[in-house]
Amino acid sequence: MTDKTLHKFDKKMFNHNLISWYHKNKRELPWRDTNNPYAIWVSEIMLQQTKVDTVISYYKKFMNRYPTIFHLAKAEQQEVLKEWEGLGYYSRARNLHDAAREVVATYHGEVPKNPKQLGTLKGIGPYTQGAISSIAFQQPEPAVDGNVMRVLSRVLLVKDNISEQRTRKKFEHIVRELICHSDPSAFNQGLMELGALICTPTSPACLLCPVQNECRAFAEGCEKKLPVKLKKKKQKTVSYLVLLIRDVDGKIAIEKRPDKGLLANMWQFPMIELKDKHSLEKIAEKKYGIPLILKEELGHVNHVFSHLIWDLHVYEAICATRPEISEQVRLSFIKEEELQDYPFSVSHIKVREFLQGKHG
DNA sequence: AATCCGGGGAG
DNA sequence: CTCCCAGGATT
Repeated sequence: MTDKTLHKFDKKMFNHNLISWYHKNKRELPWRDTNNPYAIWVSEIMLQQTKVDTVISYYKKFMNRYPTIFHLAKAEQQEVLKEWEGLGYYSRARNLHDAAREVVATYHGEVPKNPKQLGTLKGIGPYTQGAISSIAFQQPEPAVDGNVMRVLSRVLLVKDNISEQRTRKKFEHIVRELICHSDPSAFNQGLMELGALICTPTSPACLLCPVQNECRAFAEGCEKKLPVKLKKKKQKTVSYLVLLIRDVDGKIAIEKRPDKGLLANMWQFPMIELKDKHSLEKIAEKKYGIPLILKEELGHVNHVFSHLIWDLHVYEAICATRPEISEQVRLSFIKEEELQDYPFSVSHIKVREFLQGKHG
């Protein structure tokens, strides 16, 4: 089927204005002074669902720790998760780590240049495949992310719902026809940089836009109505009671989460869903084998911790008689200084900081 | 096709 | 406080 979106569109002028604007106005970022495919790869994974400003420090630290794919492949997963601590979407770290090992094992450590091979690696989907192909290897592949869809939906007045998969495919088709073959990297990065700096979601700076003249939405004054996005999902928050459990010699209890689902393989302080307040003690006893005496402030939700002292030897004795408290869900008692060696999510980092602030 | 993954920032 | 953001994997 033929698409009419690019009919009568001045591709040459658009590309020229976009790319010269990009070269003049691009931000200097630590992953922009290299064509090392591994470095580009790491940056693109970190940039998924994450703002540039947040990524910069993580990227520097990560590349310092794992300068090559071989360093990353050799690392333990816990160590990689620790580097990712606080960045969120931790499956990205696990997948990147797995994929690095696969590249070392299968391609002698050379990131595959073939887009199809790239796409088979864990954590590399259509967008990242195109981003690495174009930025690291200068191949004219589309790298359609949310920025690109926003920019192009405005410039080309595309009113399709960008929440649907076929809309992303439509934009990939459009980019294949539009992309600058002499500099695919600058073209793709230019579109994304324009989306980040000028063609922003709620208040685009059209008066500063290098492709204002080529923009159909601006001509019609409807840029703020685009892109069309119909999906809406409400996420519900769940409150937990966090338990600060100490051994008699001061060690603190933490546990490792399961290897699937939310925050997989991350560590946390033991906790109980704050749902049925009357049976919390019962649930705590069942889950951890530890008698819990709750305090008054429980009603106030947010940062309510329950402190208790418990003897590790007694705990171990109880666990020995309770087969349902298996090795996997067993609490680990560690010295407080060692908390910094384990990967925690942001909410548990806050608990850790609360703990360390008490005698810092 | 719909839902699950986290965290940060805007309003 | 609520809403918004958005690639990839999973179901």
